Amino acid sequence: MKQIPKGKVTTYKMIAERLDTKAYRAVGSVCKRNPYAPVVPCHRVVKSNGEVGNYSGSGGVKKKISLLKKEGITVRNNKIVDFDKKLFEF
DNA sequence: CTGTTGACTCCGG
DNA sequence: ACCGGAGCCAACA
Repeated sequence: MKQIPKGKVTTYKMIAERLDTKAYRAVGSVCKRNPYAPVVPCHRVVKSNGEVGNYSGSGGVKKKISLLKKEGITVRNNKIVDFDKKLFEF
C-alpha cells in the first residue's frame, strides 16, 4: 500500500492477488486493525467494483471520501469517478 | 483450541 | 437491481 501514489487507488482484490491469495476479506480486515495506521494510506484502498467501501476512522466513510477528494480523487455516491484511470496497478 | 465476525468478491437466481 | 451462499483469512472472545 505504501507504493500507492497520491491521487490513485487500488482494490482489496488486487492486493490479495498480489499476495497470491483469495482472502479478499482478510485484506480489509487486517487493514482495519492495521498497526501501521499513520504510515499506510489505507483510505486509498477501495472495492473492486469501484465503490469506496468502508472505513473505521473518525467520520467513517465520509472521512475517507474527503481524504480521497483531497488527494485528487472524485467520489460520488460512494463510487470512484474515472475508477479505471485512478486505479493504480502494481 | 473452537467459534464468530468482518474495510471483500464471485456466481447463481 | 437485489439477495443468498460459498470461499478465504486474520483478529478476537
